[in-house]
Amino acid sequence: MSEERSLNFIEEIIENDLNSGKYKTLVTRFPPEPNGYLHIGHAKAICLNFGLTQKYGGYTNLRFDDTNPVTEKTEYVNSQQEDIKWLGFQWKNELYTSDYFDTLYDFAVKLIEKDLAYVDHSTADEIAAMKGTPTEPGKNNSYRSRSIQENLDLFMRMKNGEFADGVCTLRAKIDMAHTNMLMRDPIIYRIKHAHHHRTGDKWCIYPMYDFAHGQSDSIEEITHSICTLEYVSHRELYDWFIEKLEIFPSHQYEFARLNLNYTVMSKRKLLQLVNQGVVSGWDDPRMPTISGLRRRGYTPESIREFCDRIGIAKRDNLIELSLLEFCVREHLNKTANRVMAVLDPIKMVISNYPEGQSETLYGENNPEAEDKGGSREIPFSKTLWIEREDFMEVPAKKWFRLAPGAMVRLKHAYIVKCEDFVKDVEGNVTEIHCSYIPESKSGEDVSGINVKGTIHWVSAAHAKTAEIRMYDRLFSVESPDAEEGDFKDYLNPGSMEVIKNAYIEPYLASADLSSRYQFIRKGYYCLDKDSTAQHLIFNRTVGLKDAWAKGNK
RNA sequence: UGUCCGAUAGUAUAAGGGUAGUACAACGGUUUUUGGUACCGUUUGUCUUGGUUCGAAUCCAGGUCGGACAACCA
Repeated sequence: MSEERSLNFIEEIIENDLNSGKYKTLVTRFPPEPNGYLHIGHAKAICLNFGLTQKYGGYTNLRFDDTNPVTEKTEYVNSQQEDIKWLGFQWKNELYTSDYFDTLYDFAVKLIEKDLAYVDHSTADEIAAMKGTPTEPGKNNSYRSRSIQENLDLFMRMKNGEFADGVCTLRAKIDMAHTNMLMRDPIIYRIKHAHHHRTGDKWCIYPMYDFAHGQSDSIEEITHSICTLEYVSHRELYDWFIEKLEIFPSHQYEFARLNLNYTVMSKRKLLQLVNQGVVSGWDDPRMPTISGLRRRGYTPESIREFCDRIGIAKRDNLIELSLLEFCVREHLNKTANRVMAVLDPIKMVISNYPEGQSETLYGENNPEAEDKGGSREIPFSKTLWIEREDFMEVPAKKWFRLAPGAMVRLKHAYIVKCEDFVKDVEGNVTEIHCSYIPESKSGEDVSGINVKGTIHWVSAAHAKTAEIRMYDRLFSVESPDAEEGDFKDYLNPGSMEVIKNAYIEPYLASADLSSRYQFIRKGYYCLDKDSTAQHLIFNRTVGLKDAWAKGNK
């Protein structure tokens, strides 16, 4: 506990409230609407809400904000729960706003009885016309002066299904000239003869967000209701309902939502990508969804670390993707076993190694791990696959890989010297001939030779094949929604490149969906769920930093 | 044109009247059987104009810029 971390503004508020005795226990909630999959922006909110109660004690509820039956589905409820658990958090209570529909109805009646709500038979267009604009006040309509009795009767008939969708609404009676447009008699109940994923056909009227969220917070005695900046202007209404209803005073605090460059974050846009087949689904590894990141190979630890590093504040932000990548590399560097895979193969023949002979070499699995992660067997033989880019016919300056006459170390094996190479009629190099130095065997090198370069390889006779899916950012511009025209005009055409036939070392045949690997010198990879024993498929989570490639762009 | 929110290196985020710090990014170097990791170093910042004060990123006032708000969505 030696490290002093500065507090974000919400932690300061909480510490003050706890120290002053305003609250004894901290209670927060994570309130997703089950109308889509959770994304990295939600992860920020999840880490915040659950993180706060982990730090200060108390608990966090999971509450599905299911007040709009036409967009919500049980499928989403399930995926959202799975994602939160996978991120490593456990909620105290699993709750639904729909659990409170009876109470919410009573709250509405109470408002009517206080002459603070009325049934309005205006059409949607009429309501909009009377609402004014941000700079002009709205106007009262004639329904506003209906009697309490009449409103009570009408609202009951709304509930009883006597009216078709859209015929009338229940509105709070506040002030049509208020500078905050949300206070201009907001609609609090609307008629929707729709089947609800939990309450079925019990209701045909559903509360609006503003008449559900704050009250739900209050019912659960949420002490700190944390949401994003777009709800700032809702806070006035939030407080108004709590005051008029005389219920537990939850308080709302707003922070800036996460924006990530080269991605879009709105559920509406992500849904479009899914529905229009731009990606393979909500869990496409290029999606910023939790399920997409999971399939891509991101770890919960790395996402939590990311959320921790981006901080919590009130100013708009655009976080660089490179920070997310840094976080996953940092975690995987410590935990992923190293293996060898050749993605763009070229044949190497070792001229002085006996035909038909092979031997078993050993490679440590992870130089960063305490016990080096143990070791594995790696077969070696006369003919190998190496990476095409590790050979240069005419070496560049400061090149210390393979070139005519040059020597390199084969990782975990011998030092080899390039003696010759073969080209096809088109001038492509098809084969590299080397000699090896028997005394240079890894771990028992008595050759006295020092080489600058080490390359990875796979024994041709022992290699397995695999499909490799190389992912990159989904968009080619930093801020797709800020560009002219449709955001889909800015998709990165190279966001997924598939290598059909890569060679991998035999050890990888035993890979399972929970394993993450570092393909030495290439990047971090994990098995994809489409993989079968006959057809292995690996996803690239993120590449390794490459100082050589960077300097030679 | 109204109300509300915000403004610190390229990107984020600290400093709560007293040396502008940290991380990522970028750049350079050391180590290295991964051109990875680790380690060291360098560059880059308080939107503006006034005021209060011995002293202002911080407090006050005006301005500028950015964002939000006119769904029977959340």
